[in-house]
Amino acid sequence: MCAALGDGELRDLESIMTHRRLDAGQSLVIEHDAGDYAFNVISGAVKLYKSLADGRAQITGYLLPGDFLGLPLRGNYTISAEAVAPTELCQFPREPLKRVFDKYEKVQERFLTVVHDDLVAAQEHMLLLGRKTATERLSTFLVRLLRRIERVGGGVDPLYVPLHRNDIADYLGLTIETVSRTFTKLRNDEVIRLGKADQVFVLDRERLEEMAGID
Amino acid sequence: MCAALGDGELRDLESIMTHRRLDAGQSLVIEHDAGDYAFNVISGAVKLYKSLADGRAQITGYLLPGDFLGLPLRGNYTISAEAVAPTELCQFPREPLKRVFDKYEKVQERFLTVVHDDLVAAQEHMLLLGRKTATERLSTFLVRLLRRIERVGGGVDPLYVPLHRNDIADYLGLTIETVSRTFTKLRNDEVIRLGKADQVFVLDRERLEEMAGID
DNA sequence: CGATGCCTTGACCAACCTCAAGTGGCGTGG
DNA sequence: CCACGCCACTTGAGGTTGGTCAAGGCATCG
Repeated sequence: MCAALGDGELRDLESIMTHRRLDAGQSLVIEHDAGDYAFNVISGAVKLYKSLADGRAQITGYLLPGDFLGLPLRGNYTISAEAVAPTELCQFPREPLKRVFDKYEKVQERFLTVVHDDLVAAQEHMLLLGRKTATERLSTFLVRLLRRIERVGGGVDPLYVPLHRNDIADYLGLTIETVSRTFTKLRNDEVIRLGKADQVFVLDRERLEEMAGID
Repeated sequence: MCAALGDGELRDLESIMTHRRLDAGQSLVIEHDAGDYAFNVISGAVKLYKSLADGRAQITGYLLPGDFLGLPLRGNYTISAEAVAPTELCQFPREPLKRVFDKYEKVQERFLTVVHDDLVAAQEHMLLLGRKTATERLSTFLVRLLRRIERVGGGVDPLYVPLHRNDIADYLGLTIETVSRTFTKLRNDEVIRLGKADQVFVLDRERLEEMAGID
């Protein structure tokens, strides 16, 4: 987030920033609550989700270190967020952030980029949810996670999956059982090897990318 | 789009704008093409979609008069767009638009709002695609269309559905047959009445909203 | 060592998809 | 004006993917 910014901008941002720690399972923001803060993830993982009245939920995305949440723009949060692992973040109160925002055009530009990237990711995820099979969904999930980790220079052997089966299911629009069966299927096809539940070894990346049917 | 802007800004925008007309079925932009233009819809309807190699497609949204497409930011288009009815639009070449963009902070702010609204809509649509039943999907589609038309002061009796069954299917992540059957079901439940294929009379809006399971 | 939480596996089921045929409106041409 | 073909939509029968419900495995932790 802050990579593109200059010295003065960073100092202004730092002056309004506070630190926060969350345990796994702790809620960060709830849909419809007053959007008083924006956040930047330092470590850990956060899921973003929407729920129906009867408890069905859809995770629309998840945040890893470096990711941003809570556009300092208007009204209430439109989505809920909850830590899925112990998480550290920077917290920016909204009004001061807006002032920094107004002061530096660059900051605004940067935000526009962030939101636009989120929108592009959302469009791809809609294709997944609307048209892909269970195997394609899980493969896509793994491939995207791989690329995301690699982009920030992390190790991918093993690949640490930040979400539990339950959250993967809610992310991919499946049930936990189908996710589990599909992991097993990929293992039997020798495309991946399974370590502990949160570890996956990708054995045949090419085939995994094929199976993902990435457009 | 232009409502929030001042005189000078509008004049600058107009000076770079050109007009365009599309027939139903004509393509406007294709995913991965150079993003040389941005557009603002004046009349008609445009679908936005992503495709898989084998032809499966997912419509991620559709544009009605007033809507904007083609953030003047970076790189190539990330999505395809095609007119679904005769359509008029304003076309802005990218580089000049960027200059207007840089000149007026307000324009940039406005764009940020537009993109953010799109993102919020995308998150809601993901909930629909991942977790809702066919009846809930179609009801949600109709309720949202109702609200959208009402917001811009249009008539909703009959409600003109801008998409064909095929496109509704691709939008809702269903098949055309399921969409048709679900329309029939809503008719048999006396929640709607069907006129010509593109006309729907909403008979029991409250029940329709209930069936939509809008969070 | 039991309890708990998370994951896997199995048997069965249902929502939705596929494939196929039928309906109806509309424009065209005889 | 009617016959025809076309296209979009509807309807039906049967199949498949993924969901549901239930049981079992396997770590971790007190």
